[in-house]
Amino acid sequence: MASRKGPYICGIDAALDVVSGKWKGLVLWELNAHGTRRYAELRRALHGVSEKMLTQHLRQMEQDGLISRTVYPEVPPRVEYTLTEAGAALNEALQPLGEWGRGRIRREALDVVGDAAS
Amino acid sequence: MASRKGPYICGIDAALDVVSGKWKGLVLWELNAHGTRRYAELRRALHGVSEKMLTQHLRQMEQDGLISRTVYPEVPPRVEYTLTEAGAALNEALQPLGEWGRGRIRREALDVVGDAAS
DNA sequence: CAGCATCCATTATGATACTG
DNA sequence: CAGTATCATAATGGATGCTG
Repeated sequence: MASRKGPYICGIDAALDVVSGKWKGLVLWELNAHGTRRYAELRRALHGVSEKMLTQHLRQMEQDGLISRTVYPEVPPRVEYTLTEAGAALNEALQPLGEWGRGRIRREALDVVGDAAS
Repeated sequence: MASRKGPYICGIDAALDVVSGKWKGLVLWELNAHGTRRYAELRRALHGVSEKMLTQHLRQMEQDGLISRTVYPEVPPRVEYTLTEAGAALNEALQPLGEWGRGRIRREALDVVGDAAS
């Protein structure tokens, strides 16, 4: 998951590096759909994620400049996450991929994909 | 790396599942650029990949219906890999992401990305 | 509420040697 | 040439308990 920031051969490589991770896609999706989400809201949205993983992903994405984190010095504490411009742009760039994925989900429901050789 | 084939929340999720893996993006890139590549050619193109990883990725992508594998019963043996329609479509869908990534690489070259807060 | 620390299980990745 | 087998390490994912 950790962005390796290494020398990339192509843009795809660089982009995939930033979105790889079990929940990053969903986080982007959630933030894109709702604009702003609190920690606990994300936790509920990403059904099944552990606190550690959520925090880890959020920190990573923050460091990658995809999301911004705002802490409200209240009690009880409140932290809100939202997409940065780069994150929003990434989401845009992710749309065609999302369509491809939806098509694939449909195909999977109808047929077994791995059976192309028959 | 192994596609989990699990229930996906959204298309992004499903698509990312299929392309996640250290070398899959590069394999797609290579096959898209050259049309057809042999095992050894891919190995050279993906500089630094081990035989095991390459084979593993290729098998996974074949199973996911992204690439097709053709064995020529000659001696010495020859195996060629090429994109399937689904793989080509995925590559198409990946283009915007690639552009985003290229932009990101440019920004990284100029500035430190993680320094957005300053 | 938001999160960190710790321990543990599972996966992903990798180097090396060997085979048809 | 195109792999497979084996061994080892690193990264990731997750459960639990604790803190301000």
